[in-house]
Amino acid sequence: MTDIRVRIAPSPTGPLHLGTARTALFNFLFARHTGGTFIFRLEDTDQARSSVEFERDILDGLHWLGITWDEGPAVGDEPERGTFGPYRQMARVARYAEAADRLLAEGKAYYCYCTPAELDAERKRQEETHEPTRYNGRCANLTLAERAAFEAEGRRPVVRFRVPRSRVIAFDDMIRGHVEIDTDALGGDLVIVRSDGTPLYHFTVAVDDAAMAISHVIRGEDHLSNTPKHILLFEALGVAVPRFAHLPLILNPDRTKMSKRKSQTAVADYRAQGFIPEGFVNYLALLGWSTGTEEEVLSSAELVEKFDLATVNKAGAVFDRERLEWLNGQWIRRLPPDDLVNRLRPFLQAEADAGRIDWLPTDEEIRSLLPVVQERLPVLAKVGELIGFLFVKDLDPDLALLVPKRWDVATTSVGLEAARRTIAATGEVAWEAEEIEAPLRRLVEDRGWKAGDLFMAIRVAVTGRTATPPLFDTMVALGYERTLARLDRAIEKLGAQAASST
RNA sequence: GCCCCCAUCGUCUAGAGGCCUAGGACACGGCCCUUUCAAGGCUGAGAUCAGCGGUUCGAAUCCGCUUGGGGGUACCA
Repeated sequence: MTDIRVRIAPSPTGPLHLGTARTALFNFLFARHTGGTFIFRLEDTDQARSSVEFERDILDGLHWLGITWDEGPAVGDEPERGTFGPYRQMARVARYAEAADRLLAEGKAYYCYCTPAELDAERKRQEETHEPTRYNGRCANLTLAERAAFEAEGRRPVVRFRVPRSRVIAFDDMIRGHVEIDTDALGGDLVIVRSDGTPLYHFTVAVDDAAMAISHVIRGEDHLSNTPKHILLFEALGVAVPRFAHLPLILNPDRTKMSKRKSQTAVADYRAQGFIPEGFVNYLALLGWSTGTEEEVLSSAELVEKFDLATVNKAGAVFDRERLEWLNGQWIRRLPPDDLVNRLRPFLQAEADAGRIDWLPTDEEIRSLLPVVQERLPVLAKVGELIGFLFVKDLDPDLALLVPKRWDVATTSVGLEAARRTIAATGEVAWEAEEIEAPLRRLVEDRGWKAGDLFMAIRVAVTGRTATPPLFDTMVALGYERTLARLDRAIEKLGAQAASST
């Protein structure tokens, strides 16, 4: 039993973001490494932008990554687990109201009747006179009569939390060390409840972290400047202040905070492109952290074992897709065959759905292709490009590709015809890679050709591509009859070309 | 504007005062392997450790300043 409790608190206002996934992962690694408890809480108080679809996407995405939590929604087959719930903020509104009332009663907060338009005007004025933009405290000490007058005007108040003047808030960030921020830089008294009665982020996060006994707040650096607000709120609420750890941001190539506009940020998109959880998690963990050794291909279990917040970097990290693909390929190569077959199936199904292949191979067929496929896949979605030609009825090879660089149409024609005869002579019973290769090499030698030229012509005739898995294995997979048929088709096409050019 | 954070190859990073003529990985070039593409092996190029001042016998590592970058500054989260 340990009292370490950490949480991920995503807002369902968009699909699962890479940055959220990374923050979740670091919380998860910290919790598992220390034997602490990991909590999932949904911050859905922005009702205008929240949706259940996004909620689903976030839950699915984290599950896919193998990031599991001990308390929160969707744990195992339970809709919700944990004794600190509910874990969805809209189901906790009564608690925020109660907390707000308490702050109000204690004079730590007050009703503010300023309208957004008035606030905007004030902010604009401050900007023009180069004053720091902050709430001017106009409603900080309203009399009952003044309040009544505003109410009579039909104004609905917000609740503002009193931020003390000129006090230095200091905390020891587990990643950044000692940080001090003056409360004068906080923008004045802070709105904690909207005029429609719904609570705001800074308030809910403090109320919930307190209620859920969160011991360590591990989140993105974008929250660093807001931390004093939370500390003030924890103090006002009369609860212990948790420890903080602010993770470096994930960056666009131009080193700005990673955004949808400039980068691919949705985890679901990476999943659809054939990244696998092992590779993705490995990559994310190494964005801003390293073991301090030269090991880089690390399983989730190894990450848990080695993870340490103290060695997390301070500087932001540019997201590098090439490195992600390399790491993903490393993990694909390590997958057991049956496992890989299962993971490939949906991608082949997608090829079929898109009409790029005419039928779906069986598991046995996929499995037999693994030796030539596994090391050629940086991402699973590349499988169609790699072996799709095996599952199409008709192939129409491009003439320009069919004729090898050093050959002309006539030579290619002669070459393929000779190859066709040689291959046909191999026969269906001896249809194995070595059996096909040996006579073709003899043919090449007899005619004084270069093996590469003939093989390239055959490759294009049989696959339609210049880059394929090993040719003879490919032909075996294609089958005797279909190989000959494709060679015939290519020969025919070359013949037509020869005729038309004379 | 104000506040906060950050700063080692293009990118991710190792580096916690001498082990650094700065190591690894991705990407890039070459070679090997080879029927193409990969994978793998070897190898090369790539960083005046942002700059300037200190501290020290000694600094990428400690301190200060400057510069640059980023983040925050909502009735978003």
